[in-house]
Amino acid sequence: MNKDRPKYRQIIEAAVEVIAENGYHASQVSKIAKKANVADGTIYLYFKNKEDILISVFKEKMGHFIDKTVKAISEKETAKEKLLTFIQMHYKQLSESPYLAIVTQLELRQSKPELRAEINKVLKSYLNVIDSIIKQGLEENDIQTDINPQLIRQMIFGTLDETVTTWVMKSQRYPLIDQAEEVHQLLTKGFFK
Amino acid sequence: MNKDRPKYRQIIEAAVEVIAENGYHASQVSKIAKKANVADGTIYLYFKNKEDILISVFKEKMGHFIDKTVKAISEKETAKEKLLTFIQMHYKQLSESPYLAIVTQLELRQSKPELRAEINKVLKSYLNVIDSIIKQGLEENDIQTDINPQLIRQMIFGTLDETVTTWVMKSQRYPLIDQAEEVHQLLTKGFFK
Amino acid sequence: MNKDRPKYRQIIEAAVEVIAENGYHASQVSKIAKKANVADGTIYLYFKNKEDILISVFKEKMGHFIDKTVKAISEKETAKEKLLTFIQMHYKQLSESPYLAIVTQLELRQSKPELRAEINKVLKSYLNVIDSIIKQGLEENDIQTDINPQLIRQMIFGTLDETVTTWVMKSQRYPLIDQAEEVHQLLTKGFFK
Amino acid sequence: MNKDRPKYRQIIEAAVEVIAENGYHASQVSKIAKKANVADGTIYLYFKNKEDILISVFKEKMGHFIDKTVKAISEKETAKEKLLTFIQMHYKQLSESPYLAIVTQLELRQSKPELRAEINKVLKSYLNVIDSIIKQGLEENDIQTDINPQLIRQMIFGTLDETVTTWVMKSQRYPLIDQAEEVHQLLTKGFFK
DNA sequence: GATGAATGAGAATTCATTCAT
DNA sequence: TATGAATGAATTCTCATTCAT
Repeated sequence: MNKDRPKYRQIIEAAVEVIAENGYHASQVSKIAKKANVADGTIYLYFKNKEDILISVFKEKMGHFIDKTVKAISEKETAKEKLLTFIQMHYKQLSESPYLAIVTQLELRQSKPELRAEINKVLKSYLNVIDSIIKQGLEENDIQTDINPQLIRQMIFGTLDETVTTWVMKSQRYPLIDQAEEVHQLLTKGFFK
Repeated sequence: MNKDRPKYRQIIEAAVEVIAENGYHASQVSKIAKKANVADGTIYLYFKNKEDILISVFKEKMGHFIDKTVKAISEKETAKEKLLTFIQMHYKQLSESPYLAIVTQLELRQSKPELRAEINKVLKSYLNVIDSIIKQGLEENDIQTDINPQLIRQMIFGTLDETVTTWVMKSQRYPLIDQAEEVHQLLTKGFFK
Repeated sequence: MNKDRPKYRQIIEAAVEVIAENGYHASQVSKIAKKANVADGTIYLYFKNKEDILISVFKEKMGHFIDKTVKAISEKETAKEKLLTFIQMHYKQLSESPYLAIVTQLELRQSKPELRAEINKVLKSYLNVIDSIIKQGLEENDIQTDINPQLIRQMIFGTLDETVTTWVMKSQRYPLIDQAEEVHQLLTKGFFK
Repeated sequence: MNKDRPKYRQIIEAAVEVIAENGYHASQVSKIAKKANVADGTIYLYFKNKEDILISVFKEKMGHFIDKTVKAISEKETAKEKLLTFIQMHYKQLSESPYLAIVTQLELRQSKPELRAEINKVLKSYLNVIDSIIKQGLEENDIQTDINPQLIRQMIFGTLDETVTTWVMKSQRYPLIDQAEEVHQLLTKGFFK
């Protein structure tokens, strides 16, 4: 299962598009094969089964996603700057791949246990990035210590998630990234006077 | 049809459980019928099709959910108190019906357009409750006016959603409601010093 | 199963219409019940099952049909006149009940053996009427004796049947009865010079 | 798809038999698949749906049927001879494929509109053959000009149809073809002295 | 490796019939 | 008699997966 071979990539890219357009359950393997210009059977040389396609798509895409985010953050100094960068990268990358946004926001919310387990494994490393920023903030004495850091992370991720979902649901009609600073402000300072 | 007839309720309750256990797509109509102690065909006397079951379950349950929330909030004075009550009610009610929590957190994220449209209609009235609290806060001069109220709502809902999802994913091993005040504090004041 | 009770008639009449409109297989018992203004279950007080409705409709209607034909023929003297009357009655009666025409021409051609057996039993007495005309014609020395009388009957009935079917298929757009004399001429004299 | 592939033929032949034995409505797709020695799903690689099987069977078989008839007729000179040949071919071919006879005589009288439309399209080209014979007869001054040619055609087809139906209903106990000349005589000269 | 025809398990839905009221 | 809610057997069609070429 050499992942460098062109067919593997073709299938992954085709799968993202087909799933974004039709949803996971309405995405027949034959449809993905057609869009990828390979035979149905070929899919099974690269993926164990249909579920494996979804997981692989997510791992693959989310891997790049995280890598880029980590890299961008590493260029910033303070936790505050890093958080802003994190938010910006989140919005920027999903804006650039609306297909991916649809897949992550809607299609990955499957409750099939095995599927979720795999998805969460990948998601966890993304959440770890947030955790590390919070940790640094605590060390820098910038973040309040009387709050459960897990809750902070859940607020950050939940807010990003919801804003992206809203954006996807509204057919991506406005520039997501424009919200980054306001969201950053909102998260760090709250909305009460 | 007549929503008071016992079979209707039986089917709704059975559907919630079966969907929570298996996910919507793995929930065969025959499984729901069996759990509801009715014949397969009986389901179709009360629901147009399988999708209609999901929508009806959601409308039915979310309706009660919202009603209770609205009632609880109406007994509070200030926007701040109301928000806390909102959070508490959200956690309390989902804690009491973990099946429902699973259905709402995971199964409703379907991307099938007609399905989403119906779901969003119901969800909207829940989001309206948040909006009305924010509006009151602005009138009471308690909420900062330089922030997009929609973003505030997205942060509130996103945070609640994510904290519940985390709780569901961790098999509901801790009392959700205990987080209410801390989350309220976090949302209103942010986490930065 | 008193056939004089009003519900029996209501159901028969409703059945003729529903079957003519939808075809036998698409005619749900519940549809017939609705049109007859009775409950589904009531049907089964008067008919053994759905098939029995079809057969009863046919017997009932065809019975009248034959009675009227026999009566009309009995008023004529010669075989030749009787045949013309037969043709006229056939066309006249089916013209007056287009529903019945549709049912007899299309819906009764079911090949389900038990069904056909019953239908043929009724049809036979109609064919007997033709046979008796032919017999009289032979006795009157008006009909050629070197032809198999059965074939003659098949030609007569086949021709009537086909002309009615054509008329039904063309949505009954012309007056069927106008053809009677020409068909009579054609049958008795053939079309060759 | 490719009509030369053996499975296509297998399914067509199996369908003719199964439909002849059970009637269209009682012919489950699975029964046809079994008799054709293919999997149920394979049927759907070659046919759009169950209805498509019936139409295809008819087109396929009737196509050959008509071709042979046309060929046989073209070898005859006069309209009179051609008509005799037409009758002979009709009887001969249906005698040789009693299954087909049953299907055409009984099963194709479906009133489902889309189905009939397709069937009539094919049937029409058969009726056209009769029409062309009549036309030639008129040109040769052999057929009476004061009769509606459409009626002549209806008499010819109706008579053939009815004689075949009778033969089918009587379980094909006599040689159909023996009647050809008598029927020809009957049609052209009528039965009156 | 690549193909794509073939497979067949699986699932939603319909509707004739029953039977408690 | 009459009702109509409830039943559940029956059937079409889909689509992930296999495997001979």
